[in-house]
Parts: sequence; C-alpha cells; structure tokens
Amino acid sequence: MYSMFDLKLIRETPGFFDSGWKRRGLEPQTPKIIEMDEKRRALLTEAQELQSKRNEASKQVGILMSKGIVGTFGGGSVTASLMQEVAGYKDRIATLEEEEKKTGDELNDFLSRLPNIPDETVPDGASEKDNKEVRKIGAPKLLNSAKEHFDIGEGLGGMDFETAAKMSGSRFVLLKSGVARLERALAQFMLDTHTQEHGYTELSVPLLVRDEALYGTGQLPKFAEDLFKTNTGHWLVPTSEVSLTNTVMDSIVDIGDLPLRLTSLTPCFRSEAGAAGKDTRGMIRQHQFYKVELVSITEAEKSNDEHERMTACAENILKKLDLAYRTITLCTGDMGFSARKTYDIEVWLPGQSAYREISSCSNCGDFQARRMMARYKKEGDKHTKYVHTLNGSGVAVGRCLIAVLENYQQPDGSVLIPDALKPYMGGITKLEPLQHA
RNA sequence: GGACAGGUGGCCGAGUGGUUGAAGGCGCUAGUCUCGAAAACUAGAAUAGGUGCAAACCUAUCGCGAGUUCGAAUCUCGCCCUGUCCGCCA
Repeated sequence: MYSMFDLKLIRETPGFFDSGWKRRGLEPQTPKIIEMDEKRRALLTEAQELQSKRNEASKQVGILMSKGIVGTFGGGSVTASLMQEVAGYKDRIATLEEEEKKTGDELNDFLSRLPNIPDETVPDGASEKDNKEVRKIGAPKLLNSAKEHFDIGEGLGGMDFETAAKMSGSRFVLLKSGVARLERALAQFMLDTHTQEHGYTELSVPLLVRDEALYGTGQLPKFAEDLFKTNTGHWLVPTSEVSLTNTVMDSIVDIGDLPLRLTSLTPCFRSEAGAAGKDTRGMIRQHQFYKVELVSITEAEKSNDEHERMTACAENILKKLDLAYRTITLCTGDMGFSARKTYDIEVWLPGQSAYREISSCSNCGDFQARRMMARYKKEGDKHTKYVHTLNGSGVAVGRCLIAVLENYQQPDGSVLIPDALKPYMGGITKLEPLQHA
C-alpha cells in the first residue's frame, strides 16, 4: 500500500520528483504529499504505541490465565485490572486507526493520479511538435494521385463503413473478402514473427478485466472515460498491454524467468471520448481494432536495453513489409501517464502524404509494477525489488492494414500483396477492384 | 444460477480463542565436511510500515471488509476468488 511512488525517496529528494512532474507541466506535488504522509505517520506512531501497551497487557492476561489465576471482574484481582486497562485503550486505538486509514486513503488516491517521472533522456516539450526523430528508415513512396485507404478499400469491395454504422454507429468498420483476409494475414504474420524470431511467448488473454487490472497499468483511476464498461462491472481492455502486464500482478517472479516476453493478438476497445471530429473518415481511429501487443517484464537494470530491443522488434515488422517509417522519442508533454520513456513508430501513408503512428513502445520502469505489486528477488539480496514493465504495439493491425493498402496500391485500383504476407494469403497475390458497369 | 468444499509464508502444508509470525517439508542463504560438487549436518532467513546514527525495538499482515472478545489465523456476518457436482451454454 502507498507504494505507487517511493515515499521514503520523496521525503529525501522531493526536488527530483517535483522537477520530473514539472517537465510534464505539473505544479510541485511533494509539499502536499509530504504533509499527508507526515500526518499519517504521526497517527500511525501514536496508534502503534497504544497497541503495544495493549498487547503487553493482553499477553500478561494470557500468562496469568494459563496458570489458572482467573480474575473475576470487579474483584480487584490482578487479572481483572489488566483486562480493564486493555479495554481502556480500545476506543482511542480505534479512532486513531480510522484517521490513519482515512489519511492513507487520501494520500493513496492523490498519488494514484500522478504520472510517471520522465526519464532524463526524454526531451522536454509541451506537445507533439517537440518530439525528436531518432531515425528514418526507407524512402517514403510518392505516388501520383495516391488514394487514401478508405477509397482503396471501398474500391476493392472490402471495406464497408455504412453497414457497420447501421449496427454499431460511427468509428466501426466491416471488412470483407480479400481485405478481411489481409487483416488476418497481417496479424498472423506479426505473431509468427514475434514468437519465432523475437522470442516472445504467445498468450491468449481475457479482454474483460476488473478495476484492479486497469489500476495496475495506470488507465484507472484517471482515464475511466476512455474505456468501455460492461453491466457486470468489467471493463473492455483498451489494449492487451493490460492483460499481458497484469499476468505478474501480486507476484514475486523467479529471477530465472526474467525477462518475460509476452505477445498477444487481441481486439482493443476505446471510447475515443475527446477525439470527436478527429480522423472521422476511414479506419485510422476506431472504437474497436486489432493489435498485436508486446510486453516485457525485466529486472530493473535491464529495462533500458529491453526498450531498445522491443522497439527494434516492432520496427522489424515494418521492415519485413517494406514500409517506410520513422521512429521518434516522445517529449515529456506527449508521453502517456505510465511511461518513463516512449518511442513512437510512424509509418508512411502515401494517401495522406504523412507519417502516422502505428506503434508506441514504452518503458514504464517500476511505475506499473508498484501499482500491481509485481516484484522479483535477486539471489543474495535481502529485499524484493519491483520489476520493470515495458509495452509496445507490434504493431497495430488496423493501421498496418491501412499502410499496406496505401503503399501497395496500383494505378488500376488493385493492391499487391507484400512478399512477407504471401504465405498467409492462400495463393492470393493481388486484391482486384470491383468491376463497375 | 443451485448445492457443497476451500482460500495460511517464495511454494506445499499443519494449526482452530491466549507468551503463534505462525509446526513440518521443499526451495533459498551461510557454515561444517570435500580436491571440488552432491549428500549429510549446523545455523540463518517472511512481507510491509514506523522509531532510531546504529544495534535494535515496535506495529500490522493467515483472501478482503466489518463485528464479537481483555485477547482472533482460530468465533459471527458480508463480499471476492478458487475447486467439485448439478442446471444452462459456445
């Protein structure tokens, strides 16, 4: 409890935390934290002193009674007076404990809404404009009269927004025949690559999770409005990062099992509250989309290396598909709540003449591990340590489908199948447009 | 959904109102032995928090939360979870 940030460390080096939060645009938080923490500890100490007295007296009662010296109330015996002494502490202890708990809950709630401290290598900045490009791979395709994915998809008779809207409203799509198959092929290709070449273990995971899980990965308590909730109190996962990372919830992982590298293909559900009017056309921003997720659980000292490795695994998917992309480091103002450092991979979309996000790889450090009590113990070490958690898209299937359609579109409206996907397409090498009369 | 049975330390498992943080085993750490290892033996070791320079001491924790009691792992109530059987079902 009260562990989502190291309170001892906050007490000792409040400046470190405040400057970290300042880089995220927050006011100094430690004065309030320290005030609540001090109040709580004072109450705790007082309660513990009384408890100690109570326990001592109770123990004496036990000793006396075991010797057969049973006291009678009001009789003035030693036992009876001890019993009364203990009873006298009761109310006072209860009051103190109640206040201590209340203060602790307040502190806990306050802390649970504060974002992770950015890594020192993360560039400062207020918005995406301040993100820093790390590398640019492949030449962006410049096509004459390049079409956007929804025009291509509809031209192929494989993408139907209208029908999807009838049953589900906006931000849903219905894929058909060759395009549906292409989506499936992409997902299989990604999973196979990560499991067979990158050493990830494939998991098939729950998509409905409880509060605790989302609290652990950081979506709750602050971002409930971005999520869908069922009438049973479950939440639909916005990414299988939630399910994969929470596999180590409340556990002490055997160090020999680290690093854990997990992957899964799942639908992701997002309410997209606050994104009204953004990317309304096409399937860039949907309430439901498939994503292959990568999660790594590592020792504290190894998460930075793992972050680079994971990003390379995600990039490898795009390389194999021969898609141009660039990798950027998100600045402090653009990073997610739980992240210490994030690389975004943006794929080139000829139809939009722009790079668009297709993957986001984050090192969360011990931020999520503290929230979900995920630890490991090193041989010889006295204390357990929090694991480090990382997550990344490897990659977003829906957006990758868009990228393939736009990059492999032909002037006649057909779409070639990338070599890497051919083994998954059952002999189909090209998607042909509908013939209009 | 109905009926039972359970949830104890890193793991397994005993305990069923009183000096119990909790037997025993496995695993772990150190030592003895050994050329070395294994085995055996000896010792140590739960987690979190608080006070303290430290040694150390104190408090809490036996699924979670209330309650009974001078005192709860143990009794009562509620909740959550797991297992088994029945019903339903992809």
